[in-house]
Parts: sequence; structure tokens; C-alpha cells
Amino acid sequence: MSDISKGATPDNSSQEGGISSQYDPISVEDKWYQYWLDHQFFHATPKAGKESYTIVIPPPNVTGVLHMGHMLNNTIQDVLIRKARMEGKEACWVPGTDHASIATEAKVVKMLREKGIRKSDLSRDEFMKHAWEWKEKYGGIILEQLKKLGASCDWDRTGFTMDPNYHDAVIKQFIDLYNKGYIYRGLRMVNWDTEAQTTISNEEVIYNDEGEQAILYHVRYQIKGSEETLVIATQRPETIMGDSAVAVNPKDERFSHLIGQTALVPFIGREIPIIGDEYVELDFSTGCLKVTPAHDPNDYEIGLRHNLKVIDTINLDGTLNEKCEMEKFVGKDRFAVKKQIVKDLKEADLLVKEENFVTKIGRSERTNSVVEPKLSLQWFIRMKDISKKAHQAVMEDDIQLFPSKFKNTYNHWMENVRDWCISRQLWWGQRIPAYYYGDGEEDFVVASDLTEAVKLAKEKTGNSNLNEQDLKQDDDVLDTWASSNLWPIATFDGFNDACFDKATGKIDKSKNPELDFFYPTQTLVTAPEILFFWVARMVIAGYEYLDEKPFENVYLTGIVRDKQRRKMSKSLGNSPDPLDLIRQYGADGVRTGMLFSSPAGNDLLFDEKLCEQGRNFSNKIWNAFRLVKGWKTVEVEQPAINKQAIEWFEGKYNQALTEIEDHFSKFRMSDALMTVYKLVWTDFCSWYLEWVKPPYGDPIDQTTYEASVRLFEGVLKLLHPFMPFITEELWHQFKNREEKEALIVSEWPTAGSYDKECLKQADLLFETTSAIRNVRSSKGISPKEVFELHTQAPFVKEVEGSLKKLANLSEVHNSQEKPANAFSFVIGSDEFHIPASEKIDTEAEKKKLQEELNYTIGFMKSVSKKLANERFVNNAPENVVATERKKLADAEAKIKTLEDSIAAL
RNA sequence: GGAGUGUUAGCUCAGUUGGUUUAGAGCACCGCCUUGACAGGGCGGGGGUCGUUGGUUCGAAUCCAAUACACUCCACCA
Repeated sequence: MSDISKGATPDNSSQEGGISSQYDPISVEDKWYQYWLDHQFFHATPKAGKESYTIVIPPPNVTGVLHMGHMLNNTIQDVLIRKARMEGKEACWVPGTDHASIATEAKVVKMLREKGIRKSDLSRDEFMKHAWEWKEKYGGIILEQLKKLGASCDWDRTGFTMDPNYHDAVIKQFIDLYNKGYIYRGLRMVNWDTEAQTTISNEEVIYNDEGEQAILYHVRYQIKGSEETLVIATQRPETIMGDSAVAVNPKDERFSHLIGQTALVPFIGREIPIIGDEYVELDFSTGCLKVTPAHDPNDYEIGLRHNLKVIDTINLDGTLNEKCEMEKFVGKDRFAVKKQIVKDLKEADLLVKEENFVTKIGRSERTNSVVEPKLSLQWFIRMKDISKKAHQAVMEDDIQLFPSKFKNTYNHWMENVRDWCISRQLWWGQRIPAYYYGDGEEDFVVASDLTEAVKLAKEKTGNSNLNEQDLKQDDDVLDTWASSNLWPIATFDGFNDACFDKATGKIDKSKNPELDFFYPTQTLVTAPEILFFWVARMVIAGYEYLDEKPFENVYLTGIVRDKQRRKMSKSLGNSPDPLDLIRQYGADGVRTGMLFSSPAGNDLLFDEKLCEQGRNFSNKIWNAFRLVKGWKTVEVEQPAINKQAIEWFEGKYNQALTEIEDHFSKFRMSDALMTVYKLVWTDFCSWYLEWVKPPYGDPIDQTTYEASVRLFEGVLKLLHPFMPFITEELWHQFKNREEKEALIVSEWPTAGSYDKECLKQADLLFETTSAIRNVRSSKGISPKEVFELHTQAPFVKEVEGSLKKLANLSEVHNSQEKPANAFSFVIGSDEFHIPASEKIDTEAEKKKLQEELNYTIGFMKSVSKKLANERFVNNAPENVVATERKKLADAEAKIKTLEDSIAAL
């Protein structure tokens, strides 16, 4: 065998005196990643007649850094894409990043603040300049990190949701949906983040699970023209000045007489009606509810029903305004006012009671400030109609979710889908293409640019004197998800002028070769948390613009948690640094570590030990390679036992591959990996290699050597999607190969048939081997001590040579006589005896056999009980009864054998 | 409050339309082995009345019901 150190391109490292007994990933990984890049193996292009397999990456935040969730998610995608590539498909994995408007803007604002610059001192353009600089500097770090993991993305396609053509697509979508009537502008109660000064979606409001301690203030209101008072309960006394009514349940006999009367708002004495509304619960607290339409979503609804005034007393920054009619509060923060007004109420003897109360306060995911419900003019998408096909597609399994339990969740959301507020009061993002020419509610046009807007405004108003100065573009940008929803389409430039028809609002795929070839994509791998945020909205866009689903399968990964089931997070500091892990265990080790414990849809309880297991696996493979590579060959006839071993492993391989394919088809990645793991470790290393391994220093016959390399290569193929680096390395260490023969683009094997009898026979061989090893182990006999074996088991004749080698036997006697002073065991109904060199402990042997006998008798009894049951024999299917009869016969035979063995002792 | 999912070995999970031994795997654990590929290893071993209680059935980890616990999603009471 040639010097392994000059094996393949690129140069392979070696140590003096041979190959290191430990696999060193560091020296291998960068080299192969660069090799793959250099040879364009990740790059995909439309190819006539070839099947495509496309995955679009869930674009991470552009300024994000790699965390464990990304590691899991992207490992899975890479496994899928590498397998598809080997299967001969045009495998295209589109990478990219999301501009993530709120998160990124927050980071930029923070960075500016550290430099002493306030956002409010900057113009929009100036701010954007800073933001872009920031993006250029820090953006995409995460993509570089993914390369360390081995991600085989088509980097030529790297996208960004604010790329010019992507931006263009988003704007086209907005205009189109507006023209189709799906987008409207309306006054709505939104979640207002007073700190970030923006609306946030319901999904971005976080409620603490345990709730938060709050106080429920019982406040007395005077009734006009009466001595009577009523007591309302509120958490938010600072909103009293915005009250428009007091509501009671009309069925509430305590208060129904008050309906129609007038109450007076404390301090300011404003008159408000007392109304009856079913919304008020009879048995909650005082039964009287103050209605403040401007500051509570439910109150707003009540207000609509009763035509109440909306008195908005709180400014955008959370301070009170002059509408509260109390000068001393104007300009003061809502929380300061709350404190003061409680004090005032107490002094005025209007505070009846303070009750401790656990409530769930909504806080902003980004700023953690208490969300203020606020009425405001916002842009919305009407969801009901536009989402119909998307709903149907999943319910009818046209798009399959893995695991399927998420179908329920999806259904529930779709059935209760609510209009989606898409405007955000931020600068970083796609600015809403609406242009205002007046203060009226309808005084605007929606247009792709200012010139177009002027044109439309002229048409709409009939005023031909309007010019660019008369128009002012909306200050808000779009919710990030309103752009990332186009990800599978826009990354293939699906909205370019050639294929997107503005008049019909449809995309003609046939006019865009890229989209035509790669869309719909095959599999989306993402977190269940964003099933609605993102997945559902991509499906909606897919049907809206292409009348076609965006992907066939959605694989939902679990959340990565620590051993204590806590979610991994920066703030808890319980998340390891992924790159650190890769340095320590190798990318292959980390990848397999992640997948070992990641059954579909279940959370992954991450433990560094898993990476260790992955690393150990790499090492195992490495050492198997060292063994095979170290063999010297000789031209002699192939021994029969080697032939047997090869035939067996070929069968085992096909069996495993069949299983692996089944697992993949169900997205059971963990199970697929485990099957490969066992095939490699147990079957290939522990059995096959030991089976054919020549004695130390002896050469191996050429035929077996070649077969072993071939089998090893077959194993490397199955391993490659999971462990791309070590497999590519070994692939080239075995042979010099041209670039087109690289493992990454080698042909994925097809499962052939296998002889079940052959596998069964080998199982008996292994069982016997284990039993013999057990004799040595339990008797404290060295594994090196050679045994003789006496047995009449029929299968032994077929595998005698193999058994002798695996179990270290000198002789196998097929004689009827039982040797005296021997260790005995029974497999099936066959006896095995090993003559002992020293006097054996007969009692101990008897005891051992007796235990097995007891077990078998117990088993036999349960079977015969079943068979004695007439109803079982009559009702159970024939084959089941036959199986039971066979079990009984086998057990009886075994019992007899055991009894004989015991008697012989 | 509504909906959903789960509960099998110390841990993480398989167990495919009820019937291949009296329930499996990986890891962890225990014992022995400085074995000529690998101590990041080898060989061997122990470990579960399948959450609980009823029911259906000749037969239940598997189907049904109730119950307990855990988790997830949605909505949310001043």
C-alpha cells in the first residue's frame, strides 16, 4: 500500500510513523470546505431534465450571531440538501439574511447612543446611512459561521430582504394587495411600545406565564343628582380621565336600575353614561366596569357598541396629554401619574379598597416596556379571504407538516385569523409606498415611486397642478414578516418585470427560468414558533402570486434547551458558543451530536456530552480507516469466512439502507442517523472488521481487501450527509480521485435486496459468539484463552470457520457425547459445551441453567395458557395461532435441552 | 378560559393497522480488560408490573372512558 500521506488532493496530513490514532478535525475541515467551494459543488443552476431539490434558509437576522437553534436547524437542512445532491438532484440551498427591522434598528439606535448620537437628532436619511454602514460591517457574520458547520449553501445566491430587487418585490406586493383591496388603512387598537415608539404585533407581546403582581383599585364614582355612588375596579387609575362610561351587566340586579343614569368622573367631574353591556361579568370584583375606549381593546369594542367618545389621554411616549383635563398630570409619565392619582384618590376618600391581584401584563418582546393599547391609524391586511387556499393546502396535506401535530395548530390559527397590522413606526425597512396629499382619510395614493404617485394623485383629485412637493410619503415601514413572506419567491427574483404582471397581480413562472426550475421548493426547515409569523404567510403569498405552494414539506424543529429544559438564551447564559463546540469536537461531531437527540418536533435537550459522542464516533470511523488502510495485501485465494463476512455485510448494508430511506421519507433524522451509527459501529467495526481482520502483521488477501474498501466507501456515502468532512477526507485517502469523483457529488446508493436467511444465520453466529465471550468474562478467563466447543447445532456447520475466529475457538466438535466438566449454554434448543481446563463450579453452572430454565418454563406456561384458551384458538387469525404453537414447541425443546444439561452436571 | 400533545429503563426516545419471545435503542451506570485500528476503545452485565383506574377484546404499551401530571398554542376579566 502506498504512503497514505500523499493520498489525494488536497494534501492530507499525516504523522510520523503512521496516522494519528485520533482524528483531528481542525486540519481537515477548512481544507474540504474550500475544496467544495472551489469546485462549485454548492452552486445550482436550472438544468433541463434534472429534478430540483430546493431549500430556502430561514433567513437569520442580518446582525445576528450563530446560536444553537441555528446549528440544529441548519444541520438538518444540510443533511437534506447533501443527500438530495448525492441522489443526483439539482440541489439548491438558498442562504441569506433578514433585515429584521425592529431588532436591527434597536441595535443601531443603541450603537448610536453609545457614540452620543440620538436617533431623534438625525434625519431619516442620515439614520439610514448609519444603519447601512452597520449592516455592511456586521451583517452576514452569521453566514460565515455557517460555513464552519459545513453548510453547503449556494452562496452565489445569498439574498437579503432589502436587496434592491427584493425591496422592489415587497413594494410591488404592497401595491398589488392594496389594489386588490386586501390592504386598508384603519383606526385600530394596536399594541404600542412607548419606548421604541412603534406598534408591535400581538405575537411580539410577551405575557409572563406566572403573571405579575398588580393592584386592583376600587374607586368610588358619584352618580349625578343622587347620593348614591358606585364602585368600579381598575388596574389603571391613571386612565380614569379617559373614561367614557361606566358599564354594568344588564342582568345584574344590584345595578340595573342605574342604567341610563349619569356618573361623574372623579376629580374632573365629567359626565359619563352608565350603560348595560353583557361583557361585564357578574361575579368579577365589584361588577362595575369603567369604560375607557382609548386605552383598552375591550373597552374600545364596548365603545363601538354604545357609540362612546374616545378620549385619548396618553401620548406616544407614555406621558399624559391635556385631554386628561388635569394640568398637573400633563407631560408626566403614565406610571408616575398612577402613583400620584392613587394618592389623590386616597386623600379624597374615593379609594375604597386596594386588592392584590395577579394579572398578565403584556410587555414588548424587544424593549420589555409595558405595552400600551392605543388607537391609531395603521395599515392592515385583510386575512380572511387571502388565506383560504393556504389554509386548505395544509388541511389537505398538499403541504405536509412534520410532525403532523402542528396541523391542528395551523388549523386553529387559520380559522381564527385576524387582520394583520403591517405598519411599523421605524425607519429601517421597506417604507410604505403611500403618498399623502392632504389630511383627509382618503387623501393618499399608493404608488411605486414619487413620480407615479404624482400621476395617480392628479388622477384621483383631478387637480393637475399637484407636484412632488405636495406629496408626502408615509413615514412607517413594513413589518418584517411582510417582506420575508416573499422569501421563496423573491430570492429567485419572482417579481421582476418579465414575469410579474401588475395588471393581474400574478407571476408567470414560465417567464422566469430560475423560478420555474426551483419553485416550489421541497422542504422548509424552521421553528414552530414562527409557523404563523412566517410559514403561513409564505404559503399565502405562494398561492396569491403563483397559485402554487411555496414548499412541499415543512419540517418543524424543536427548541434547543439546556438539560434543565430551560430555553437557551443569551440572558440566561446557558448557551454554549457553537464555534467553540466546533473547535472542540469538530463540525461532524457537533452535527451528529445535535441530531442524536433530536427526534422530529421534540425539543432538543442539549448536552455537550452529545457532541462528545459525535466526536467519538468520528474517531471510531477514523480508526476503522486506519485498520483497513494499514493492511498489506497478498495474492492468495480468498478464505471462505471472508467471503461469508462480505456477503453478510452487503446484506446488512442493504437492510440498513432500506431503513434509512424509510426514516428520511418521514423526516426522522435522528432515527436515520442512529441506523447509520449502528451500521458503522456495531455491524461494520465490531463484526465485519473483526471477522475479516488478519492476525497482526499478516497480510490480507487482495479480494477481501478490495471488498472491504468498497464496503467502507459504501458506508462513507451513507455517513456523508451527516458527517461531510471526515467522510470526504477518508474518501480521498483511500484513492486519488478527480474532482468530479468527490464524495459530495458521488452517487447515493440504492437499497438492493438482501437474504434474510443469511442475516438470520449471522445473528445466531453472533449470539453464539457473545455467549462464549460471556463464559470467559463471567469466569474471569482471559479473552486470549482458546476454547474448544462441542455442539450439534445445525447452523454451526455453516459458519464454523467464522465462529472459530470470532469466538477464538481452536476446535468445534460435532459429537453427541457431552464433555465432562464443561461450561454449558443453550441457544434456541441447541446445547453448547466448552470443556474447562480446571474443575468447574457445578453448582454455579446448575444455578445459571436453572434460572434460564425457570424463565423458559414461565414463558412456556404463558404461551400454553393462551393456546389452551378455546376462544383464542377459534378467534385469532390462523397465522397468529401457528406462531404461538411454534413458540410453544420451541420453548418445550429448549426446556428439554436445559433439563438434559442440568442433569448432565 | 379554549384547543392540542404527551406520560414506556437514571436520561432522551422507538415501539408502524391490537398478537415474532415475559417490551427495545442510544447515552449514562456497574464489573473485567494498558488486547497490535480505536481507553475518545474492547468484552460482559444490571435496569422498566409501559402515569393511575376502569372498560372493550380470546388477547392492550397499543383501542375507549375517566383521572392525575407535564408541556405547547390561542384568547384573556376591569
